[in-house]
Amino acid sequence: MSSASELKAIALAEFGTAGYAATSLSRIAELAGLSKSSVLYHYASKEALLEAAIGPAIDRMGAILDATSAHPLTAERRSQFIVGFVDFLLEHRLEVNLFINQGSSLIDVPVVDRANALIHRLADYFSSAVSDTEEQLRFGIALGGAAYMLCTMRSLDLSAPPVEEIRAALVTIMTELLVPVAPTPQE
Amino acid sequence: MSSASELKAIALAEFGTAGYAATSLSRIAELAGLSKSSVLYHYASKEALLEAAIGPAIDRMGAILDATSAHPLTAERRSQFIVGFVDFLLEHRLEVNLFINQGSSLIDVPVVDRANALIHRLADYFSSAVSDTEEQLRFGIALGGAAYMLCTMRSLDLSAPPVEEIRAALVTIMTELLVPVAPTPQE
DNA sequence: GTCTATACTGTGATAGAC
DNA sequence: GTCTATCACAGTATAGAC
Repeated sequence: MSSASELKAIALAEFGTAGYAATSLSRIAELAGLSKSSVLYHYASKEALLEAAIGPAIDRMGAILDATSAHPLTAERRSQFIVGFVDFLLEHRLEVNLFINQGSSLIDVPVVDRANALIHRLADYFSSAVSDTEEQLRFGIALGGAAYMLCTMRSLDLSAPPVEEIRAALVTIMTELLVPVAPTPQE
Repeated sequence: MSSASELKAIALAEFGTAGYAATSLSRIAELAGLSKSSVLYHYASKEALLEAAIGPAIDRMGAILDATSAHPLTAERRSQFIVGFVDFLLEHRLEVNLFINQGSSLIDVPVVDRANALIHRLADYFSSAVSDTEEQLRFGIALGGAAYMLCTMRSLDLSAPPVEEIRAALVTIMTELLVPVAPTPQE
């Protein structure tokens, strides 16, 4: 069982950086110090390995969204969601990285479809309140930008800052984006 | 020469959506109504096709950055850059989409390395002014988020709004993110 | 400029020995 | 649980006819 979780971790990292299609089972086996066949002993297929790698994170995100969308959207609930979302990003950096980089390439892969369905639910829930183009973009940039930036930070050289600092900054910026300037009555 | 540019366009779209590694020359040939060999007649290799597809856009972005970074960063120059960047995004949606989705998977591909080098230059130029973590994230979320959101908009169902509206909204949001609240003296 | 045929490599996956 | 051997197939790329 220890090989299995090690393989899962290796796959998660490789799929995210090199890409799913570009990462062969041989490569994963090599990194794990095993043979291709041994990899396929633990996971019946390449896709099963992908599923194991990102499935749990997707479930977790689904739970967060469930908890939020069960009730109507209030300012307070939105703030809670932002914190939960940022925590999720920080806790599942690799899974998010994999999804960000490979998600669009992997349509028709069930586990990725689940993730995409989540994004749609997310967009629907938040944009039901706002039909305005700018608000929609604001939402997308906040969530997508935060996720994208966090993933891309490692590849840039500005990786150093402590997690707590990143967390606080992300919450600040996302709040700024999602809770617009003031409760402008009508303008 | 008409086949060549058609192939380039097909490759650009397919590489961006299905992924570079996941898109075979047969697939491109099929979409173009040609044989694999005919594709390889116009472009000596798959990589050459990728180069032709995104190279020009990368050059264009390089020129924009050259024009900006030739002078020290002022508030006005930053505003100019934002407008230029948004125009670039809108004009080269597909290339940006390809880079966003596949960029990290394609290290060691020369044309993509050029693009990554650009991003580094961009980050250096803008973050030389700010060493603060929040400011760095602000920068990343603004640029990365805008690019990511624009690419992902099609795959969500909220694709409709007219380009001019998107353009204006992006400029507004990015300005908001990059030119922080007020010229706060010291707080 | 386009095709068919072919070479060669690497892939995901299976069978079966240990 | 790990391995070697093997499979069938898809991949990029080349050679050469038309």
